[in-house]
Amino acid sequence: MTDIFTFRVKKIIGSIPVGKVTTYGRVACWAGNSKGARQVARILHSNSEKYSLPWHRVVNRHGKISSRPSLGHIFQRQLLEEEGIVFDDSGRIDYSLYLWYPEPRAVEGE
DNA sequence: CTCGTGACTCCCG
DNA sequence: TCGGGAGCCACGA
Repeated sequence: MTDIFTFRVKKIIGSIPVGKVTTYGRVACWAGNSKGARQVARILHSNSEKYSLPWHRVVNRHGKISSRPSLGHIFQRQLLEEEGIVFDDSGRIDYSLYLWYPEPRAVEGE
């Protein structure tokens, strides 16, 4: 199919284990489009509510929450802390501890 | 079909 | 460390 990108994004996000996080750019790359970071964010936003995807486990490349400075922003951080993820004083996540890499199988999985 | 938008990232400075 | 500018692409209207 042509929209495998969208499909993979949902597949990958849904594969993120509890207590782990990843970045939009990485997901985009694994999904087949290294430049589709924004689309990942958009797709995720569009689908998270309909498919219950763990969008909160996806942050930007700095390890910070990118959502607009609103309630969602706080909500996301709260969810992550609930899963054991710790933020430093700058509000960032320690990638050396929480960064997650998907399994090729999960990406190809169809 | 076209157009506008955006939960990103890279590249300077 | 932080901010502005440009690029990229999917999706809804």
